[in-house]
Amino acid sequence: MPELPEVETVVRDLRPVIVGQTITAIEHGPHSLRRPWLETWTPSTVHQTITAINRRGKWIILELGGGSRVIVHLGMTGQFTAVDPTTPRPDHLHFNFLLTDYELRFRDIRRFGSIEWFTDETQARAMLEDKLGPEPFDIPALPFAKAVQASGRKLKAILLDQAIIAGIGNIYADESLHRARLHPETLGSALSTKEISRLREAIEEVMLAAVEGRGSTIRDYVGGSGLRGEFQDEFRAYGRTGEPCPTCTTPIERLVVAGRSSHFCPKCQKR
DNA sequence: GGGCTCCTGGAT
DNA sequence: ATCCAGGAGCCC
Repeated sequence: MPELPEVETVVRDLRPVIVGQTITAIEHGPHSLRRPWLETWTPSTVHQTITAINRRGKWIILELGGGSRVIVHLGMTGQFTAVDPTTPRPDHLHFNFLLTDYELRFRDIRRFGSIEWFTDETQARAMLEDKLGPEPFDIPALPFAKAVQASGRKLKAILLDQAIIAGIGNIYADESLHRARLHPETLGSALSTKEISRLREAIEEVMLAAVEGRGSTIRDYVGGSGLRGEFQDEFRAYGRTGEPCPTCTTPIERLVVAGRSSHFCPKCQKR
């Protein structure tokens, strides 16, 4: 579900509410997420104060007093919200951080999300930096061009690879390719320098606009305060199969590329 | 590299 | 009943 713009919105919503709050207790349900919560983590995190909340790619990083970190991934259907403690507990609630004045709840229908605890900053940072490339707002032009040109993979697969650029998912891959007028099946190695620049700029543009729009809600996504996103109204390709391309009115087509549903304009986005 | 898997629920 | 869904890790 959530890609970088959605995760950024969650973080921005939660920050003013939960920073400075102390964890008074932790509750969790019977189901494990992608990784199980180890019981030994509970005593280490209770009574700690949340000193910061940040994001790297699609990962949320809670900084606790004392230097430890809780790292959260929303998977496909994760919701991470701060609510008044009297709010009824919803179904599929897997985790609940009881804070001084709020409850910080992790709800996830499909349980593809994860919550992990790291004893120190270095350990947490290493886990993320090992697998993540640069953020999409200021992509280093040369390394990006080299990575794309050296790749025999299809553009769709390249954009979904978190090690190339962190934070792009299925929606924003399709939206970036549409804006760059590039076909999702084109091989990275087939692109000219000019086309790679176009792609890089399209990614930056789409991600900025999507953050501005508080992300996209298709079904499950909500921000940290429970609000839906608005960027779904700006889609030019994603989920618009059969609808007219906003540029040329040709019907948008759908194709499975890199195992993911891909939407594109067959006229604007030639192979 | 690409394919399969984890899981639940909504649409057809 | 079958297909599909904002993700990513593990397996050749």
